Amino acid sequence: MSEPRAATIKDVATAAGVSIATVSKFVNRQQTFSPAVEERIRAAIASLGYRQNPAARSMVTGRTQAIGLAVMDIRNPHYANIVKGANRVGMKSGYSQFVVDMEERREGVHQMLDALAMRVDGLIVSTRIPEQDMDWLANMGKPVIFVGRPMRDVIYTVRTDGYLGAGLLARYLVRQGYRRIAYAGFPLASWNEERLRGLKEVVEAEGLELQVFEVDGTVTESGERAAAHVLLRPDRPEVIVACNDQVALGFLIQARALGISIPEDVGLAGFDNIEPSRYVLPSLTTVDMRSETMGEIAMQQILAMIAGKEIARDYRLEPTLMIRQSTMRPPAGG
Amino acid sequence: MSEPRAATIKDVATAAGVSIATVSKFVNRQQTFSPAVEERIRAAIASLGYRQNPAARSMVTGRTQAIGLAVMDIRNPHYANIVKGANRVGMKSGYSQFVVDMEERREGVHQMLDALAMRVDGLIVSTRIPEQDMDWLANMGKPVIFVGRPMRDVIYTVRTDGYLGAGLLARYLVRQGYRRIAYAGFPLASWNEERLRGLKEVVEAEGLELQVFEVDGTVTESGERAAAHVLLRPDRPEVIVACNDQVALGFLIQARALGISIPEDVGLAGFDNIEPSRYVLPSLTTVDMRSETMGEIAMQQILAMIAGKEIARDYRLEPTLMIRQSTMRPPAGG
DNA sequence: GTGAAAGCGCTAACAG
DNA sequence: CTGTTAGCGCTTTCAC
Repeated sequence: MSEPRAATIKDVATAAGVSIATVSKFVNRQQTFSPAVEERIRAAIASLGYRQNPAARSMVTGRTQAIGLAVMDIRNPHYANIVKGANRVGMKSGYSQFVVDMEERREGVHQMLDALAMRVDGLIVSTRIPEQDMDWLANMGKPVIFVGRPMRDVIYTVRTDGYLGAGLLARYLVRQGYRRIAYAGFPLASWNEERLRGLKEVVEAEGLELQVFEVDGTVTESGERAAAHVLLRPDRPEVIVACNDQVALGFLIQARALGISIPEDVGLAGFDNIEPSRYVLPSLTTVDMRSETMGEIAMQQILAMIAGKEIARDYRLEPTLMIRQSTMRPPAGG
Repeated sequence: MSEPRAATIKDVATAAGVSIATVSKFVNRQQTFSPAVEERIRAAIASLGYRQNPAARSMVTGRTQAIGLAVMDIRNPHYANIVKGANRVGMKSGYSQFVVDMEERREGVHQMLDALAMRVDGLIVSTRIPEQDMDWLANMGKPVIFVGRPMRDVIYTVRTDGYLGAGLLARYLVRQGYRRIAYAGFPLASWNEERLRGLKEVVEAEGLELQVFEVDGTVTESGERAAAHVLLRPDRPEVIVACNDQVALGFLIQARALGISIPEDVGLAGFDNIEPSRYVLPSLTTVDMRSETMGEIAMQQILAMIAGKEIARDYRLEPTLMIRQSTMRPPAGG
């Protein structure tokens, strides 16, 4: 029923009548063997159901064959996609993946990553990190890659350019004839500033002014809570750019509740291109931030670093504008 | 810049002028110490930045302080919620979490879990498992819990009762006056049978017949692909129950494209209660399968098993019916 | 309350 | 091609 004890390399060696060193080399495919030996080892392993003990292995090699992946909120499809992408490429190379959902936690992050760090060969971080922990992270002696987060120097990053994305979106909105453009941002997010800046530059270059509002988080409920304040004011914007799709979706939900039509009464757009954006009504114009690809690249890069290769400090992906119904401005009656 | 070498317990012992055994006991809070020693150890640890090496620790204890969590598709909010719940309770107890996204993979599952098994103290599995791997899983000597999957005996499970949920939903639909009721199922899913059975029993008890269709997967696209076949037939059902919300959403999307109104022309319902179901138009009637709670409970149970406690073989949660617009039948004109 | 010593299972020289 | 051996960093008796 329950096995007495898992077979060790020693058991295999004994059963095969060879030394443990030979078994080790066999298991790690480090050389060739005489057919006889090879066969005996193979048989012994099979009959004993032997598996390498990763802990023992990593004790001597110093490598764990695991990567740590910290995200803000696995429930946000944006992060789920990052995990998915990373998982796919990691798995191909035989790496397992620790995932940690930080749940918007602001404290204890250091401690958490600290604990993780000892268990992995590298870290992919897509979380808010207190400024003071940055140096520590950068110098902890293991590869670290930030994803989706703009940072100069200090650290390696993989990201889709939010400044560029915001520019694409803003230029499109202006072309659509929108004049009163607003941004609903979440200042605590590290990517907030560049999205804001990208919008602002384009909008102001047109001689327009960007109205800026704040939301209290990055989930749909954050958008729902902020919506009334933005939608019911006398100088209501003609189009609202939310800092991400979830927030935009929150605005959408609340607009319906308030009897405000999108895009007839007000336009709406977001960032990320999560799946629901495609099928909500009206479908949501957004900037595809290539979440899954970021995850894939981040993992590739971290594996490259582990392999001792030199990689780009700042791997940048190009965002794509997804034009949908929520910004289909009705022909202006003026 | 980069530290020469991570501090070991030996370094701490030397620095504090005590033995490594003492440091070990201190770190693991296994007894009390003379104030002097305690202080010296504390100082040494702090100044050296010492952290326990988990690999070394687990070599001797045989425990890894990690749990493996295998899901079908992390992009499906249902699974993301399970991960989230599990992660939350695991973290509180100091357990890290390996997450594996199986991506609907049908082969290599054994191998994958095999590799995982050596790295964890327990496994939470929410994936399709080939029948022949069941015994192996059940007897691999480590706690295993299946989530969301009906199974008698053999193995521990945490699940929300799909049979019950289907019953709730079916009774409600009948009460709504629906007569031609259909189920769009995915036969490969382990939970498919009980959802189907739950519907069928109620429907047939009413003297009605359940139409059954098949979809080719559990994502929105699966629903989209299957929709036309179901929606355009002469004997179109009055209401369609999809095997999960994603598939239902696919039907919804495709119905729009075909110019078929929900709920006016045909009703629609799903299972899971993922977030988008609440805000699509029309909002989707569904059975809340309590994904996040399942994740929490599964982790609690696995930790209990690891602690040597006896737990329920089959932990069952009650589903809740979420009545929304997609089944708001217009007053029948007949 | 503290320390010495025996491994945990494995890899990596190094010898043969 | 195969084997011997010295640890990797830590916990755990068992003495003192």
